[in-house]
Amino acid sequence: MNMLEIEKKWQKYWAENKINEYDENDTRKKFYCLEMFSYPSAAKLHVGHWYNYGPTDSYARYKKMKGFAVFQPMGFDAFGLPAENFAIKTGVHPQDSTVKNIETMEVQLQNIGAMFDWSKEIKTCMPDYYKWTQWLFLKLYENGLAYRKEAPVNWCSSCNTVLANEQVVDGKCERCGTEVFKKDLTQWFFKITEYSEELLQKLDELDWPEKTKHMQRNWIGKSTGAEVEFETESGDKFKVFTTRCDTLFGVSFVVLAPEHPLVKKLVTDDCKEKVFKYIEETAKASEIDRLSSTREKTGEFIGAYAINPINGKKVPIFAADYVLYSYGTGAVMGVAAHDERDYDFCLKYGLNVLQVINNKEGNATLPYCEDGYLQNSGEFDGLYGEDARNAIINKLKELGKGDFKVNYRLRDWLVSRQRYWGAPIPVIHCEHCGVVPVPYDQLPVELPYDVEFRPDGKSPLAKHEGFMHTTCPKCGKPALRDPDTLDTFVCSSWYYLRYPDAHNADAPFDPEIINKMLPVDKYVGGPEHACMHLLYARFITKALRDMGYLKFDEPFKSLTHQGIILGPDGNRMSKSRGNVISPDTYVSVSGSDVFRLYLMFGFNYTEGGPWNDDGIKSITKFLDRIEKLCENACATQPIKGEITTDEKELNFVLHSTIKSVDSDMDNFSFNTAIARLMELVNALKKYETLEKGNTETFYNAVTTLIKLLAPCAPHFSEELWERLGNKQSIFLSDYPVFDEKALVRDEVEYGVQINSKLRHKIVLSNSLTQKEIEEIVLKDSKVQELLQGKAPKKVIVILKRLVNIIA
RNA sequence: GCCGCUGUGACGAAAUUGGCAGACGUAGCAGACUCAAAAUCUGCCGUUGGUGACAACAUGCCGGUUCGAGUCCGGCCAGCGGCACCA
Repeated sequence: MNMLEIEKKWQKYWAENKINEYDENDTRKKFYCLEMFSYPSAAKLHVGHWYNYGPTDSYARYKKMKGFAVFQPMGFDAFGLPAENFAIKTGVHPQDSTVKNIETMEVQLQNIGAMFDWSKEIKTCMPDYYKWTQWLFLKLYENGLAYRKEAPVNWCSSCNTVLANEQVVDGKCERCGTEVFKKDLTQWFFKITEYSEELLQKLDELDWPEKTKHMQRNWIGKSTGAEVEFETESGDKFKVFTTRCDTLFGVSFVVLAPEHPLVKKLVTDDCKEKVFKYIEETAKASEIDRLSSTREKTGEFIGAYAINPINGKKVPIFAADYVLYSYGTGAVMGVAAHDERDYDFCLKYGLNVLQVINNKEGNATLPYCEDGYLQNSGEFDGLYGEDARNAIINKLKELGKGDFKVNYRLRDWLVSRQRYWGAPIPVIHCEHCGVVPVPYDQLPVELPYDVEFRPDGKSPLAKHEGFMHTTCPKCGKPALRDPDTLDTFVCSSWYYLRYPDAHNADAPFDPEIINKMLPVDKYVGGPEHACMHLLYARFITKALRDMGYLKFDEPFKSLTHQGIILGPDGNRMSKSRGNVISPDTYVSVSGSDVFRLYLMFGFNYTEGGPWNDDGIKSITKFLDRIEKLCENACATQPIKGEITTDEKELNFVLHSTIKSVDSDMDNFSFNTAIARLMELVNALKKYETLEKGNTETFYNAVTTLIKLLAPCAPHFSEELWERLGNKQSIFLSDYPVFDEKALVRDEVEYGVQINSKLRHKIVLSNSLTQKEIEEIVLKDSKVQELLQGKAPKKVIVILKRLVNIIA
């Protein structure tokens, strides 16, 4: 069969007959199958895209044949840093390169032959899309979920520009090698923390991989404890967060994050020099380094002291970089005796260590970090763990010096980017009115084309006079636009809501349509999105729900991650390593069905692995054998014949294939589904050699085989389906159903173990009870011989499996 | 470092969720067809010992639970993903 020809033929047929489009009038149950959309950074579709879209399309086609009205859209996440970097390097405008890349990728995506509903395509860099990204921003702002505050960015003083984390290599600028430091800018944030608790709770209800849920739980990082207020000698107050309030009497010191504003205020003259230098050093360290528990703890005494509210003790205040200003209150109490980090810190700086917790025996070695009994803690002595914590917090509450507090590690989402290639932030800064949102009827705030995007100290948009200067919508006086753009994660946080109503010019979506089409029934994409994209999308859904637009709580009911296809050398594919595999080279030679089948058969879908094309021929061989079977099935009229053990055996294989392929497809276990189909082909080949007169059994088995194969090799199966004389697309036919009766075999082989070692095999009737099996097996002459006259102490019979005789 | 995952023949992998380890496929070996090659078809194929029936060993390493462990528990080792401005 000429695969390339038939692919064109059927792709054309599907498009003309709208087989792939979702029909709004379809009354069957909807199924929204979504793959993470493509980022058009490289000009070409890579194996990763193919691996995501090919097999998932097979899943969608399977669902369609199972009777669902399937909606499977596709689009492009088109804004982002790589296009801008490419522009800086080559001078090609990001819009031009992106539009061009999208065009190439569209063709490649069509070549997959997936049933994408192209009538609903979206591109996030087009004004008709980002108009609504901006709308989303304004809605969040209106509802108190967007706000501005100071936050540090990576700053390269030589390039005079903000760097992405990716552009910082070993603390230096990837372009010029200058040391990078943190600089504060006023930036926009989304208040995702408002939803911390719900984001955590609702995870339980989701059909997501457990590991992904686990990662989100850790990312949200709920911890229950207390906030305790310390007061300095100067009368300044600050709070620390602690989960171990029971150790409060043992505080040896307190630590403020170096960025904490009180550091600069409280530092004494004699410590100023050291402390300011330390703050400067901290600005160079990355967060991962700062939190590393093997890195030596550093810190500087700031010369001031704080009062422990529970016992009035004076303790020194340090600035230390292992405390992050963004987490909790940006201040912690140090209890040397009961925390490893604090213990090291105290030894290093020669501070007091006071043990306030002990084990039952009273001989705990320090640092002792588990729960225990209080000592040296006044009225609380003898209390244990949770009770001690509650008692102390209640006491603090009485004193007005503290309270119970739940803390989350989750931070608000910083969405400002000092870059060009993104959706402009739709606010205006007016000298008189302050921050003024752009009125809805003035959206979109269009991204100008003629900008200077090479880095020279200012955001590209800030240099564009025409863009920047506008009038204040409130007072009408001259004002400036926000020069920043939105994080591309904002674009991708709501795209699944746009798809079903992709061309709505009056609203981001029609709530009536959306509430019918969502949530997404199956979402498939890389595991690297476990925390960020998947959390942001959940947050946006909840925020829009609370604004009254949506009637569902979660965007993605069920989630699957595909594995990563590595280069043949076992490393991640990258241009610099020269190990990139291009799907096109395979698709243009063997055809897209062969390539798709190979991806589905060669890997465990959720694990992926190194690329190796040794076995790709086997797929061609497999399809050739099916084509041959199909020819033979067409050659003669199906005639009902005798049902002998041969037909029974073929039907057994056929129906167990239907059963396992059905459930394997549902579980994304594509490699085993195809293995089962290969077994069926082998069984059919074997049956053919018998030259039986029952062509009906054979014919039925072949047509069923083709239906089962159809989702995985759509063009090929469609072609054979037509050759079998069918006039309608195979994807409009019903999925095969297995017959329970055909699955019952008359006899089963039992493994016989003596003392748990396999020694013998016996074929027994399927209808026997455990008792009967035990009796027959014990009477067996071979078993008698193996037992050498020893009396069995115990016999374990597992039906349809094995018999274990303990002697 | 922290969080999460993975580890099974020469190779990609499978294993009804605690029940005959290695289905299916690659590669390899032997044979059939062919002048020959390719293609196709048939058989063998975890390691070691044995002509053989068979036996011993075997799921990264060490230990545990169990009649029985690739699967459960504890401790290591190695590799991979994420860590908030790559998307």
